Amino acid sequence: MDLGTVRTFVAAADAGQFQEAAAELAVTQQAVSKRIAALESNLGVRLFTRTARGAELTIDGQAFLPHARELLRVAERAVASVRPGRRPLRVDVIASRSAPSGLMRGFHRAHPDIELDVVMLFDIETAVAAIRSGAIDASFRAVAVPGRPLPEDIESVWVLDEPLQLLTGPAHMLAGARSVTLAQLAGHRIWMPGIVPGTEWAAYYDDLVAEFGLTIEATGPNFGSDALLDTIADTPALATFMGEPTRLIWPAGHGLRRIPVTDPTPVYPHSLLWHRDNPHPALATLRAHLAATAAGHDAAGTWAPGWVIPR
Amino acid sequence: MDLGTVRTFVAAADAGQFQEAAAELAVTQQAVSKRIAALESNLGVRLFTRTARGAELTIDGQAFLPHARELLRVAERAVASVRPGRRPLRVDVIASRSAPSGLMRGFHRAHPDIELDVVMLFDIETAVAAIRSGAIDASFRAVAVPGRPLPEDIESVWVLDEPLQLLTGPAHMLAGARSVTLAQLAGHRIWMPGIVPGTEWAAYYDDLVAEFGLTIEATGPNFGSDALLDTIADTPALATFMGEPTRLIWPAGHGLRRIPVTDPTPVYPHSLLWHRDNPHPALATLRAHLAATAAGHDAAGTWAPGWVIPR
DNA sequence: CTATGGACACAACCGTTGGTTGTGGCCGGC
DNA sequence: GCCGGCCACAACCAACGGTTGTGTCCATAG
Repeated sequence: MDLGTVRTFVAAADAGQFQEAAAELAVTQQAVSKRIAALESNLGVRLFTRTARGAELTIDGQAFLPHARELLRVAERAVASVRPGRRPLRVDVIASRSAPSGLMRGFHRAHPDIELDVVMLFDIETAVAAIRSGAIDASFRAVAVPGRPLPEDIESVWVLDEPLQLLTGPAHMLAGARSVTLAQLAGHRIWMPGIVPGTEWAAYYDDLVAEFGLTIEATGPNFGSDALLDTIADTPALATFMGEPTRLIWPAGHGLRRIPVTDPTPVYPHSLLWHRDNPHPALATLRAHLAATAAGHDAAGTWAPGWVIPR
Repeated sequence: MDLGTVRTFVAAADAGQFQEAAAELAVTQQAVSKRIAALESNLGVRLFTRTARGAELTIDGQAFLPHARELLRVAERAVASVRPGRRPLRVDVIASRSAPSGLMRGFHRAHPDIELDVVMLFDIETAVAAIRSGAIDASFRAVAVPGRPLPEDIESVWVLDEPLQLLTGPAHMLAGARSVTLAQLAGHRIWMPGIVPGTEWAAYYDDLVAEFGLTIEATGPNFGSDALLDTIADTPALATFMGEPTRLIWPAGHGLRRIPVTDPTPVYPHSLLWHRDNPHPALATLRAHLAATAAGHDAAGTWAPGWVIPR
């Protein structure tokens, strides 16, 4: 099935006859007839009843029409998503389960008319390069890693701190705890596969390890978060860190336990980054939205690396 | 753009390489390469970065991917909408602005997982034939017109009464009234183009006219409700009837006035019709939903034709 | 009843698209 | 430095999709 055929179907349905639809599409009536016939053959149902003065939709055709329109709308958006200039606002988040992901969902709810695309880049270096090249419009990242100050043309503003929680399987020693302190975690195996040295998230966990004497293992291939959750659920000696789910769907069926960490609570600092000269109107809207919805921040009892920009 | 290409793109993105995607799609690697290249050429952007051990998405590719998936989902639903057997529940409503339309929206909100298609048939005769043939699963109609009892195999249940309101332009004599009685409308020109003799809605208005001495004009071609509203808005001497909008969007910008009609309030009686033997599981859900959400009916002060089935 | 015009379907023809096979280049790993 | 995996390019070919020409059906007018 190709969209030209669908477009033809919609045009014919709107016009009420093939001839006019053909004129609109700048093809012959015979071409429209053939396209519709092919579509009907593919679907296995008759879409039009041909009459002496046109063609009108059958019941099947009526049922199909809104779906066809939707198809064209979605195709339109798909093309727009990569159109250079006036494309949807494109924002990088660190992970789909991270807090910025939830923020973007909230932004979308508040501004459903603003076209959005969310991408996930590798690290802040990639993100900054993408921002400077114009490939993306904004990025939620932790700044600023020592030795890597933000370039002059990149602006940033702190957005929120995401508290980390301990994630264990049901058989883990700490599974029953209502909360744990960072000091209690010393000696436990914290497994976070996929940490790549040199990234800003690696720097975050390096600092966390150095300051509280934790042992975080980054060994083994990263098969994705689902595989990670499976392993955590089944391995009594293993735990991992995960951002506190705000409103995200909590993966069910694993018997996993979330345990708040206290004294202090490690928080992952998300800032919004964008290019000084980016004229995208939706970018200003996003910044305003984030500024307006940012809850008053209470840093008491939390920990973040010293290099985090003031907030 | 055709959906085969989109499917190829998604398969390649999922596989991370063209070769494997080609195997999945049962074509050669070269075909996948050509399809992706064509898609990139159409969109004007590069979607993959080719490496020695596969192909990974560019930022544009990442932005495009969810749209591509959505496109395939919508296409799937579009095909399903006309698939014989196990297709979405197909329900006929009398008009898109009518109360049953709102009911179906409420049903969709309550059961977003149930696939729905709403169609608009000509009259109850067509609807009953469509129900008996299996082309539709249910219909909201007014029953039972004199001389046309429902066939044995069609079941029906009263659902709701839709109060009619008077619709006038701002310059109409009654534009400022907070409400009008049916008696007051005698002598005023009520214009309802598109009424076709022999239909059940014509029978309804025939009875309304006969009982209260109104004059309803059905003259002139029916150019659709938008054209109707335009004319009503601009013509001081003309008014029309329209169902009371429950939560529908009220057409703005015309300066139109809605005026409740009282003593009595004419109500249009909607019943749900379906085939005795229809096994569609969603049909039972719809009936249960309607039964549960039907507000307690108060027929006091309302008018409907005598032939309406008891409620 | 017939003539006419409008609208769609069918047939023949043909260019372009999209597939295959064959081959070459590039990169990473052994 | 060779080998293997993966992708791109070229040549070839079938099939799809378009056009022109023609036939059929139906509604309307004479």
